[in-house]
Order: sequence, then structure tokens, then C-alpha cells
Amino acid sequence: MIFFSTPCLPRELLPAIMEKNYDEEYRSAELEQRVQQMWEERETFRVREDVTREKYYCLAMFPYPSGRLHMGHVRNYTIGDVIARYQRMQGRNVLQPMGWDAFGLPAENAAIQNKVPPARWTRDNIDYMRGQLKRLGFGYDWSREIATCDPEYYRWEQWLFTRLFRKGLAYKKTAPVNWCPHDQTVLANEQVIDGCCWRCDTLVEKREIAQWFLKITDYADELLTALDSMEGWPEQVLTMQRNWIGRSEGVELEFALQGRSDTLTVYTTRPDTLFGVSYVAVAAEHPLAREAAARSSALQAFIDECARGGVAEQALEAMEKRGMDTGLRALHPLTGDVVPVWVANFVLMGYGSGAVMAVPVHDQRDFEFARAYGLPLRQVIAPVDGTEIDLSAAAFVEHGVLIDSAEFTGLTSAQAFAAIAARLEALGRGRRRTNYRLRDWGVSRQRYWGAPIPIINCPSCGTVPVPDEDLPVVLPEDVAFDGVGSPIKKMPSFYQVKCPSCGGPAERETDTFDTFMESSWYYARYACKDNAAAMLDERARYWLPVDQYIGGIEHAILHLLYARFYHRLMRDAGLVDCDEPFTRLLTQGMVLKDGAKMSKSKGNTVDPQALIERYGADTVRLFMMFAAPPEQSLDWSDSGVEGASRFLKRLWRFVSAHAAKGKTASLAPQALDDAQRERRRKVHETIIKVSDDLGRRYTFNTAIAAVMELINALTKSEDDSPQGRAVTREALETVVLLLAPVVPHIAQALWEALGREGLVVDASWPQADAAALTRDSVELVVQVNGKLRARISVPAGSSSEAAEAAARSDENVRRFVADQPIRKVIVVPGKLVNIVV
RNA sequence: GCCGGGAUGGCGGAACUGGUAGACGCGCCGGACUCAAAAUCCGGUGGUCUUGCGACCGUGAGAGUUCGAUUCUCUCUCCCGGCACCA
Repeated sequence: MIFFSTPCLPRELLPAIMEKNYDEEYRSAELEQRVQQMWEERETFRVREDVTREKYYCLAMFPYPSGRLHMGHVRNYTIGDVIARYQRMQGRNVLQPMGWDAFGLPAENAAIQNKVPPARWTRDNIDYMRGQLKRLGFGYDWSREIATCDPEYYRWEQWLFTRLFRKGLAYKKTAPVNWCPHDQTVLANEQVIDGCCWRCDTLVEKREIAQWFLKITDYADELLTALDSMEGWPEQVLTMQRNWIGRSEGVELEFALQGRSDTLTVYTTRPDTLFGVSYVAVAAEHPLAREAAARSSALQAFIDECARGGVAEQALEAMEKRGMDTGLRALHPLTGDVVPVWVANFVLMGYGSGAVMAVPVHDQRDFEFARAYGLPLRQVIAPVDGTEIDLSAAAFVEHGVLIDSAEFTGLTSAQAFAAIAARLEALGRGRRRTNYRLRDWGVSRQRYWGAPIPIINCPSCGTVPVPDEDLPVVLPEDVAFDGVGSPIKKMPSFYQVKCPSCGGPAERETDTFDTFMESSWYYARYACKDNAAAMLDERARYWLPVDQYIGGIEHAILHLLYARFYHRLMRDAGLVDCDEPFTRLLTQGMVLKDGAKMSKSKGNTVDPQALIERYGADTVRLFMMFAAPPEQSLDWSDSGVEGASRFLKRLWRFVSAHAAKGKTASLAPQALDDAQRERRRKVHETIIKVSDDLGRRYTFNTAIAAVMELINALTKSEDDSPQGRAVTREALETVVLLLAPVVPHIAQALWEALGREGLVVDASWPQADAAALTRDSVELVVQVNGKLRARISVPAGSSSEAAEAAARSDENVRRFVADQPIRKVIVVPGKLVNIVV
């Protein structure tokens, strides 16, 4: 620590601040504690709305309180803190809050394992992890801390849900869940391992139950279109969201059913292939399939089999494509041809109408299915260039020209799309339709540890939302939790209620909300968490949208899409006035261990606590930022953390030694000799580099490398003359400022050691001096036929001709050119000369 | 299976707009200091060949575009993330 005595130095040589006490050794633990205490006493990170200042809202995704921080958290929150502190040094009014995504499944599992109620387990974890975050020195405004399991938080989610219900944006329908017949319980996808229950290994079944949904599909088009103007988001995330929403233009058409009055509706994006239909396929849950199964035990057995193994899509898609004829026959809407109706395990009931038309020659999946079951192949599209198609291995899925398609023969796919759609419309058997892959958001969970759904079911009034004055519907926390079903489903004191409408006996919903509900709006509530009278207020209008959001790439679709949707729900309820919640998004890569995602279930998490205790917060922060650029995934290894520690110790010694030599003369840039000018130029080049890396590129690793390079250059060219020391002093103050966002504790101490007062976090970011950056000469690379043959130095601003002449007179270049004729010379001014022979 | 990403020395990574491949750090090797060790400091460190100057090869594999490709295009391999109830 810096405030201890060094008797060896004469008092008058010490700068004022060092008079107190001084010691050369860097002791992170004491230093960090002192600096953190200073921040706390001064309420350094407590922010207030101030319309006279430019605001900056920097937010990292809040953690699930799993017990202890892991390296992914350290990475996420260090990135956020670096950006927040950098923006603060730019003079902005910075909000950086923190909270807890406190509901969820792991608390229930831990409760069973440790015989602790989920609420207590969660709150204990929050207390411990809050301490860890504080120890890391993140500049959060803790007065705004939120835990989503707090009734004062989730009451507003319940409140908004009742509004959505009245608007028709929340509705109930049946949907499948994973059901374990042995444990008699609903399982999350994560709890289904290879189609079996994770606890008892029983084969899991799909079961249809009534659940609440939010109509995200009403916003599909807006959610998609807005992506085009979201310049602050990574292109890969925009692409994933576009594909997830999956807008397609197609035709919805009806197949009449032979010998019946009803029809089968299918949706296709390829009406041009309509004449190639050789069968239609329905989902196992489709009403026609069920009906047919009543007449056939074999079909019933097949449908039962399709119901096994759970609902997760990746499992369904990876399954072997299987099917069975229902015996029903459909009539082609244009030709009247009879085609069979099959049940197929790859048709999803939740997508479109739960039925598809199959064109084996022009769709790969239909092709494989038809070959497996001996169904007919009919080619109706030919390549534009007239070549034969090759069906030995794959379907021909390209657009082309129609063949064997009655009067549509000869049209291109695009022409046929329009013509066939028009014909179907004229016949009343079809219509153009825009379809989305996106499905409505199912928000019901048959679980305990979540926000209760604020609905009362009355035998006479039906579905009644809980009135505002009865909100929040508080989740009972003092429960005996045995893990077999949700305790509130067995708690009459919870679910037996009077109907708010008629006063008669009624039952409360006992399902709880998907935890994505809480994480879809927390960013807004940070602005006004103390408002007990409203969900949001004018403070949310001041802070929103979030200027910079930071979180794991694994949230690229679900969380970020739900939050964008929920934000629009709040907008349309008049609560916020912008369209998008997050202006810029930084998706950090995963922190892996031995090449795999760190997770409790894999048991490969790395606990940062030991590193923090051994090296201190600054070293951990520095190393984490230095290890890799933030968007890249990072296979964690501690080796190298020593390097970060060594660098801070070196910096500490360098500043101490400089300060110990006493005050410096004031810098006179005109009086510097060449070596001093070069030293100073390096300082100002580093300001430019680090400002760009921290402010624009977010490549913290290269920013740190640039400062290390500067320190290396400074220590190699020490100069104890008065102006030499003045340059060093400017350099060291600059280094402290440039590093302050990453290693704020040591930066504060060194700032003081250099005799500066106040908080470095409130200092202004350094500006490069253009005059210091000028150069007399530049180095050019000389290539012959694109291969490096020489490096030459030419005066800055040399003409292309002068550069070429200098290049050609180089000895090694001459050797390679020899007497060959020169075909071309390429000169990139200030950079390179390439001689082509 | 579908969607999105990645692959560069022994290791983490750099090269930002098609223009010096390997910045910075780790590790390793050699040296200084030390009774010794640690710490610290100095030097070296992609491979092959060469006394040296230097040459050739080299960015997952294969092709292509270009005066010039880690960077652009195509094909492939392996790895990672997501797939709607993990968060």
C-alpha cells in the first residue's frame, strides 16, 4: 500500500501526497479495500436524472443467483464496467445498475437437495454474490438493485398481464409439455435426457395441457422490420433473429377430403410445385390423425410412439423421418387427383396448420420420406438451362421452369407462383399468405418458484383477471418443498378465492410465469424501482433506451427477442416512448472450460474467488480483459494471470520511482530533443489507439497491449533530464487515465501518488496532441512480385515517384529484379511499393 | 436436422479498409543479481536450410479471384452457441 513510511527518502523530495507515507510494494487487497470504501463514502456511483447532461445507460445482463460468480460473470461485468467508466470519463451521466434474475428451476432443485426453501436459498446466494461483485469493484448504483422474486417487482408484471389479457394479447390454449408418467410431473427440456426423465429414467411423453400465451406473432412483422435499422447490433444476431422470425411468402390452400365434407388446409412457399404433390402429411396430434387412429390400432400405436420422447425441437428434427398412411384420401385442388394422407413425425402441430403438402422431387425431406416409403415421384420443375436433373441422391430444390403442370407448363417458378395463387383464389381453394416461423410465447410454467399468474377461474364468470387493488398475487415463500409438483397447487389457502366479479367461490391459477417474463423488462425498472404506484415513470423515459447492453451470445434469440417484444407491449401501454430497448448490443463469447460451456450440471465451472483473493480484483479484471476480445469464446486457463499481476507490479514500481524523485518541471514541447519527442509521440499515439479500442472497437485486449507497449518503451529509454522527466510524468498520468476503466483501484492510488487530487473516475479522458504526433520519416515495405524484399525509410509525404525510386535503388530489391523487365509498380503511399517483374 | 459463429507459433491472442503474418502476454531457453532460491532485470524464441547476408515454407483442408489473400468467393473437415420449459 502506498501510505506506509519509507525512511530512506528525504522528506523534501516527496510530492505532497506522498508525505503521508510511502512504500514501494503493491499490496492489492488493502489498496482495493481503501478505494472501494472511498467510493462508498462519496456515493460515487449513485446517479440522478439530469436533463442538462448527456445520459449513458450501460447494462450487463443480470445474473441468475446460482450460488457463486463464475468466469462468465466476471467477463460480462468487467466489460460493462470498463465501458461505463470510459463513458463517465467522457463526461456523460452514466447509469450502471445491477440486479438478480431470481426465479427459476435451479432453486427448486437446490431446495430438494439441501432441504431449504427456494426463497431462502435464492436470497442467501444473492447476498454472497453481491459481496463478490462489490469485491471486484464494479461501479454499480446499488440503490437501484432489483431481485425479480421481490413482490414489489413482479406485481407490475402481473399488472401488465391483466392489461394484456383485456387487450386480447394474452390468451389460453392447449400446448404440449414433457410429462413423466412415473413422477407425475411436467419436465423442462433440460430435464429430459435422451427422451427419458432425468430422475427416474422413465420414457417421457408429450401431454397437451391448457397454458397462457402472449401474442408475439402480432408483432412479428414489426420485430422483423425494425432489425434493418438496428445498426448497433452485431450482424450475426440480426441474422439469427430474422431467421427465427422466419417470414415467408406463400399460399395457403385446401385439399378436399375424399368422401367427406371437411377439408385439409396446408401452407406452402412453393405453389409452383403444386402439380408434383404425391401425398399430404399431418402431425401426429392433428385431429384427422386422431380420428383415423380410432379405426386402426397400428396407427394408434404409431401416434403413441410419436408422443414419446418429449417436445424439444432438436430431438424431433434429429429423429429418423417416419410416417404411416391414415387411409384417408385427399383431392388435389387443381387436378382432382387422389393423394394419400399420411401421419409424419416431422410435421409440427404448432407450426402453420399442422399439415403439409409433399413434393418429393423438389423438397429434400419429402424426397427422403417418399423414397423410404415408396411414394411416387413427379418432376414438375426443370432447370432453366434445360439440363436433366439428377435424382440419384438429392431432390432438385432450385427454382426453374414448370413442366407437366397443365396450362402452367412453361412458366418460370416466379410466374407460376402468381398464376397458381390467382387460380386457387378464383376457385376459392386458396389464398396468398405471409407466414412466420415464430410461434406465440408460452408463458405458463407448472412450477412453484416463479411469479404467480394473476388470473382467477370462476365457474360462473370464467377467466377473471385479478383486480389492481389485489395485486401483487404474492407467492407463499414459507413452504415445504418436496419436489413432487408445485406446493401452491396443494395449498387451498393460496388457490381458494372469491371471484372478484361475482363474489362466488373460484380458483386461482397456480401456474407461474416463465422467468423470461421478468428478464424482459428489468432494464426499465432500474430507472424507478422505488415507485410503488406505477410500473414505470418519467425517469424511465430519461434513461431509456439502454445505450449499451452486454451479455452472452447464448441469449441472441430468446431473451433478446422477448425483451424487444415486451418493450413494445410497454410502449403500446403508454409506459415508454421508444421502440427498441437496446441501442447497442455487445455479445460476449462464452467462457468455456476444456472446450465446453461452463455449467453446474457439467461440473466444470471455475470459481474466480480464489484468484481474486490471491491477486486482487484489478489483476483478475486486467487478465480477463487481456485474454481475448470480448466477442470471442474463451477456453479458460489461469496460466497467464501471473503476467497481468507482474504488469501491475511493474507499473506500480515505475510510478513510485518517478514520484520519489520529486516534482517535475513543466513540459515545454518545443524544447524537447529528438529522443524526447519520440517518447512523447508514442504516448500520444497510444492515446489514439486506446481511445479507439475502448470507445469504438471494444477490443480491450489490444488496448491493454498498447499500454504495455508504451510502458516497455518508456522503461527502455529513461531520461532523468528535467524535460525527460516532464515527458515521463505526462506519460504516466496518461497511462493511469487509460488504464483507469480496467483497473480502477490501482489507477486511483497511482493518481494520488502522482500528486493529483480527487477521483480518477471523475477525471477527463486524455486527448491526443496533434503536434506531438508528427513524424519526419516513414518506413516503407518493398515487395518484388508480392514478396517482402526490403524495408526502406523515406521522408514523410514523399511522392510515389520518390518512393519508387528509393525502392528500386535498394540492394536486395535490385538483386531480385535483376535484369527482368518491370511490368508494373504498385505504390501504396506511406506504406508499400510492389514491383512486378 | 435447422440457424448463427469459429479454426493463426508450445499456449492466449495481434494484423481494424485486400498491402510487413506472429504485436502484447504466457511458457520455454540463455545470462545478470544471490551462499542458494524466489522476486527482479537483460537477451533469445514459427519451421527448415545457412558460418553469415539471407533463402524457402508457413494462418484447419482443397480450389479460385488478385500484382498481392489470415482478410474476398466456392467446396469440405472439426469445434462452439441456439433451437421456443436451463438461464
